[in-house]
Amino acid sequence: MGRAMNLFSDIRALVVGALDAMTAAGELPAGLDFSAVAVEPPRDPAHGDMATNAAMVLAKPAGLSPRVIADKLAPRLASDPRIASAEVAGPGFLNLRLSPAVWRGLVHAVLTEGAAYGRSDLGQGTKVNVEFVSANPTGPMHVGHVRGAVFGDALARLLDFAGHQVTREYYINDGGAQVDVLARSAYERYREANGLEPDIRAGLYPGDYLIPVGEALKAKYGTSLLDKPESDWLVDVRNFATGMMMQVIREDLAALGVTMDVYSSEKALYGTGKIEAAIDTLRGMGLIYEGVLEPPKGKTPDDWEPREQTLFRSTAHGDDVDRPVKKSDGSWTYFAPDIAYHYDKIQRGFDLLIDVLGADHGGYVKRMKAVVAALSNGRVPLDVKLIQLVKLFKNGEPFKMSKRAGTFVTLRDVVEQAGADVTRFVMLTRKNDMALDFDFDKVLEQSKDNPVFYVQYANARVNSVLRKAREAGIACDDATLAGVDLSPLSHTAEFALAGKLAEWPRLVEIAARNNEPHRVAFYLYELASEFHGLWNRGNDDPDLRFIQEDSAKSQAKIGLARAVGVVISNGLGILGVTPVEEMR
RNA sequence: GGCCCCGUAGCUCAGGGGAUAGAGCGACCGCCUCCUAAGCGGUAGGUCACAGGUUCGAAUCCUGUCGGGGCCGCCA
Repeated sequence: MGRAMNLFSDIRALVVGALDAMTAAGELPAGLDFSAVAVEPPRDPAHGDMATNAAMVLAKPAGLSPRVIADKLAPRLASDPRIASAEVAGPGFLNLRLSPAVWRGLVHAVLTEGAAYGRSDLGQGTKVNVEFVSANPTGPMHVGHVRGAVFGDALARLLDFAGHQVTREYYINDGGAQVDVLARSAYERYREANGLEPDIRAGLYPGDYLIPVGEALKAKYGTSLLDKPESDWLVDVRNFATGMMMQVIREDLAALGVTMDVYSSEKALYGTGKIEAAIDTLRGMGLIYEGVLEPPKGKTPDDWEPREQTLFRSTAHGDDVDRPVKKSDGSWTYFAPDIAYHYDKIQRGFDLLIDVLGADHGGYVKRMKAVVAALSNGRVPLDVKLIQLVKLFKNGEPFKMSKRAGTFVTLRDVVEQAGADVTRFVMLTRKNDMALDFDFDKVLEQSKDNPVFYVQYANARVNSVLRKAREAGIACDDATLAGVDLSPLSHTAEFALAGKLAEWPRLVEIAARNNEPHRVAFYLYELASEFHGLWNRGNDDPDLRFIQEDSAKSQAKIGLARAVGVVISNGLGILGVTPVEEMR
């Protein structure tokens, strides 16, 4: 098997080859940089199948007018059998029309490559760490975590598809004060399990989900922890409770179809010298010092008083102010273990770090980038993806949850009501940094308003065609279709659909380069729309129906339909959504 | 006060150096003896917040202004 089909890079290679030939022929000066030469789908289909900006981007460095370059480039391209026509247009675009054989070859490639179609070697096997969710282990996951979980997982799948070696990682915040609160809360439930009145005082976690933790503590410890001072039981209860909470969180993630490769513990960084080592490394770079921060301008906290702290000189790497790594009492701030944690990720040899954080952590980005830049000597980029809020709706009305009453919407609630597939798709129908509306009714609606349904429906129609064809005795398994003569595909509408399929590998690379899985969801919507359009044209033009009288003709057209199904499946695979075979 | 994100059709949003700026909803007009009409086609609708700048070319990049949201030492 040859290398993977990517029609846009093939045609770009053709263009660059023609430019090389022009250079050799003295039509272009030697030594030009062709890296800005692009081959793209034109915005207006009337402009052809593909367009290149080569003449425009080379005009200035070549000292020639775009027109002169384009006029010489066009016939060179047109002499290739893949190019039906090459026309100069607009300010110097070269619009290309591809020959029917190219489109048939594209469909053939999709059918042959199957689940691999669109895979890319863009990533070159580089190691990427995607850290996401990282919810505090103090309770079940709630709706606020869902979007980050889906985004991180889809991003990981996307990067894997684009040729990276991906690690999905969860950082357990089990080292701070909030897990002590968890322990105290669980202890009260333990007392309750032993028939005592629990004291769920203000500041403790009131949720019912801790009742089983209390019972489990009773099963393990009996009555032995009762009437003991906190110092006797805090560590044990804390470990026990965080362990159980992490189990709950793993199950919550599994319900969403998310599996982590690595769970890293904040607590494990303490007492191992790792924090000290990371800080010492920074100190060796002259980036740690004792100093006093200025109060924030404009809105000084009432209780502000200047205190000397140990500070990280993050301003040396683009931050606005230096950041404390030690509190005034000498203990570490939350920032210190995060430094050690990112140092650890760098030392594990990742070439790229990605942190998926809630948008409320935006103020945290610069200092983390400063840390990673310093500790990796600028070798490892850190990309922080901020996830905006999800606003819940029910039937168009805002769905308010009250934290006071403890009635917060959990991840489980969302998955149980909407299903994991629908939840995942909808969460990816917005760019990560845009707020997203999630309406429990609308996401389940079966209409074109609902992109999940619309894409799934297209796939169901493909399967419907295959089913009907089989009933009619037409062989249409993948192996047969991959070997079928596609020459009956001849209509421009069919080639247009093939053109959409041709965009898939390119889309994957663009999405992966930008760490933007939502582009996959939008692409699938466009592909589905193109397919539904062709489907309906079969109403007017019987020649455009997939199932024909002639079985060889049927197989070619079914091959196109199946190719659409392949790409939808591959795309949904990146989103982590299961394609449906049939609508019900 | 500072920093980050956002501002595109009546509404919800794509596009993030290229041509006459797109989609869905809503409005209006059409399409089922035919593989699923749960769909499709068409019409109407825009100063891409505003003002400068860079560029052969800006919704896109830079600066500033206005508007919305988020964050800003001893919580994570």
